Amino acid sequence: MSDKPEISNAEFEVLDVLWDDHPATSSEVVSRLNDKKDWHEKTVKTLLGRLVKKEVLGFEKQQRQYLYYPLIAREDYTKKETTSFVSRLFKGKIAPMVAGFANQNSLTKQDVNELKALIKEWEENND
Amino acid sequence: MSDKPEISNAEFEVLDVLWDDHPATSSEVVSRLNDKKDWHEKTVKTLLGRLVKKEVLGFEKQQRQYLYYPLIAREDYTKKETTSFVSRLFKGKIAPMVAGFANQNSLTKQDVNELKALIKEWEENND
DNA sequence: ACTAATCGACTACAACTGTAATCATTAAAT
DNA sequence: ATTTAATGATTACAGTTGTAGTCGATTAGT
Repeated sequence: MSDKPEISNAEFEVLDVLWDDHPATSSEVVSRLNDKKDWHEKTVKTLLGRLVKKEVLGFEKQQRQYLYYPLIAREDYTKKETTSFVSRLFKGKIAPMVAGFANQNSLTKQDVNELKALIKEWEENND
Repeated sequence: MSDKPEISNAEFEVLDVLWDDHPATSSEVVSRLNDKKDWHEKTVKTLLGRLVKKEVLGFEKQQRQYLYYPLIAREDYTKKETTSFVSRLFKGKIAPMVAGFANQNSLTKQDVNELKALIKEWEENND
């Protein structure tokens, strides 16, 4: 029923800091974003408003201010995005995507260990 | 120097069929897209034009028609997109992304075998 | 009590996107 | 030879996005 919300790049950054910690007032969000982005306060407020309109964020009034919080879980969002990304760019096959990534970036030993753990788990569950 | 071209979703579909096989005339592109997308011919032409303007596609004249071909390689594009995707959504860590994917979709045995092959190769090259 | 700072609401505005339609030219069909 | 169809070029137009500015209300400072 509820159509998947399209979250723009800029909006995502705002959502991301709220995932990190919430609820938060708009000025908290602004100041947390100041570390990474060079956005005017008004810009951030606009993005907060748009995310509310898209029902990605909710808020509660606290006197005159709003306390914002995410309405969707980071995991749910990233899973869906990943699925659609892999499906679009790699015909749904995860291995070629990892291969391209590994070839472009350096995999750390930890990355590899984590991947091995995933595989091991998969093998225990599947046959 | 050359700024990375922003390729929109619709534009990507057009580029994708040209990656599959090129060069191709606009009507070939249109007919190949007909299988998956329900786009008007004019729409596809617009997208071809935009991709040319963005220097993502090139073309040669063949009498009155154009023969279009990609100016960027699929691998280069997908690698860059993957890197930025993983960086944005997973702080650059590939394993959590694979974990989320595996958890959302079913990994096939082939996927797992391919991943194992990647890991093996990595281990041979590193340490 | 007044003034200044701050908040959310609303407005702005150009670029990019999705989705074509129109136009001028040329090639194909009759 | 004319009409028709197909091409690329140009134009259209609303919705989204990035990036704020203005406005009216409220709170905080003095």
